Amino acid sequence: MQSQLRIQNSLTKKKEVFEPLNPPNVGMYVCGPTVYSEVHLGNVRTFLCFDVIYRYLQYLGYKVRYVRNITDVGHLVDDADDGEDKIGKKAKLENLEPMEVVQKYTNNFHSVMHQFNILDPDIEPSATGHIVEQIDAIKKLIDCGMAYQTNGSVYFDVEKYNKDSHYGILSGRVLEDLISGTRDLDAQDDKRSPYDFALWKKAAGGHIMRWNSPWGQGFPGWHLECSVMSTKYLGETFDIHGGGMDLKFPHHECEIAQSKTFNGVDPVKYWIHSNMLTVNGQKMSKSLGNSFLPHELFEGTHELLDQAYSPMTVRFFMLQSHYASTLDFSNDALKAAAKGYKKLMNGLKIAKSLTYQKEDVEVNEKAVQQINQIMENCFHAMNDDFNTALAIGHLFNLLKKINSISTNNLKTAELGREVFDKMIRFYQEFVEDVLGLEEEKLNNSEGILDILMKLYSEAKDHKNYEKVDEIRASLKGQGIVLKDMKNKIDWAYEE
RNA sequence: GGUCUCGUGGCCGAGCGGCUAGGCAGAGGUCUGCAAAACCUUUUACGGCGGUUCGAAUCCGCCCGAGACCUCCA
Repeated sequence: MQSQLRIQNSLTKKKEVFEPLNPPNVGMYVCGPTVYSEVHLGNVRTFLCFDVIYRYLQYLGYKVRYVRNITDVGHLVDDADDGEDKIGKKAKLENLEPMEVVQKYTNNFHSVMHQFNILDPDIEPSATGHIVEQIDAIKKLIDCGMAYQTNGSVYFDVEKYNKDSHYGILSGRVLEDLISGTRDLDAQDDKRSPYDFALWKKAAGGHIMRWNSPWGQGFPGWHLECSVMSTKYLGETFDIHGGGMDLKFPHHECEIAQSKTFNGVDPVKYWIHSNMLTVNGQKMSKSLGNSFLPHELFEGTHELLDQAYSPMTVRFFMLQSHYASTLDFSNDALKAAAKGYKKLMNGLKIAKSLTYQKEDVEVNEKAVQQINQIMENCFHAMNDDFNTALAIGHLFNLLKKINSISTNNLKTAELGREVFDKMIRFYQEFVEDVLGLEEEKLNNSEGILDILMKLYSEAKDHKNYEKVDEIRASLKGQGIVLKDMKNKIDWAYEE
């Protein structure tokens, strides 16, 4: 009846029918944030993409175990041998304990995710919580000869790995080409090859993040945590691995190399990469200085913004493009999205309020056929590599039918109870559960109260006590009491 | 330099061999005390030049333009 879900697999570069390894279970791992600063909007886009994927898989009935990690150690500022850890650097800068930095920005991350109505993962493991597992993994890699120790650090031997496997399989690279294209080969003395990557880094004198290991005090390399934690919670091979495009190389490439070496199997069946958010055609990134923080957006305080935009407006805006396309951020586009979002929400309000009216009218076959077709189209769009943009397009067509009912241009009885119920349920579930769009309660209740108090005061002036009592009673029903004071009228929450 | 994307109407953004995407904006109409909302109708397209095909925005080639990755990045 329904079309099959198909996913564009970054590994095979093909759109493939989704067949979980152990249906109805699905294991999904997404690379989470490095918690050394506030998440910006570009980061949000990635987590939003996978939120919708998570939601849709569940909607289809899969039992998903969604793992999204927190990187709280090992992510270096650059690739030099004396490279500083991002968390460590920030801790020094802000004069905090590293774990205070981690906590602060993890909290920030969570609150931003919640503002955008992004669901929590089922497991959110952190790198520092898995030092033991990482050390074990390194031992294995050394034992099988794929890693070597130099000066208290351990590196993965990429050239050796490349002899039997293809390092670059995901990003379409060839190691020889990479190496010949590398400029300064001398800066990294400890490594045998510039493309070897750290599994364990020796903690230099001033380094404030350090753990004991068989190789002395140090800390784990960035790529290792994902291999270790995905294996631990999802198994040696799991269904979906996601992340931003920019993690494809080298991060995910390294993950594959590590996991494949110590598990002996390909770790992931479907790789999914979301594309970048751009500003004036350029990737949004901290280093370019063109990134927006979520709160700057909600408050409209960023210099590139000419007004504030709500979280749901932004969510809707992002869902109007496909996750694999770049999306350019602009005021005009956001304004259009704000209106579109409200239109969809007004529809939701109407859908929830409509009830079936039994009437003696003939079934409108054409309308019934159209409605069934539209719902099928929505599934079809989502099944085609989670095409939310197309699905939303179809949803607006369904909305026209709902609005027609509300303006009495179409009678519920013309659809029959079954189709009517199905349509209403479908619209609600698709908007709220799949797309994760929710109503944003107006925050201008005080403004409305002012208007009511003015009417109240006018009614009193005209001695229209019937109206006065009515206003007072209806506000009381909302938990608000009006207070007649000597010189003014005020309100308070009912105690 | 290497690898790879993308260029769609006023704006955003799907589509990827034939069939109206959709949203915003514009025009006309219905409804309305006036408006708003809603509904109906509607104007603007596929970077350029060739090629394949009965037929191309969609496939191929070249050119122009923009961007990403190759160093940290969602």
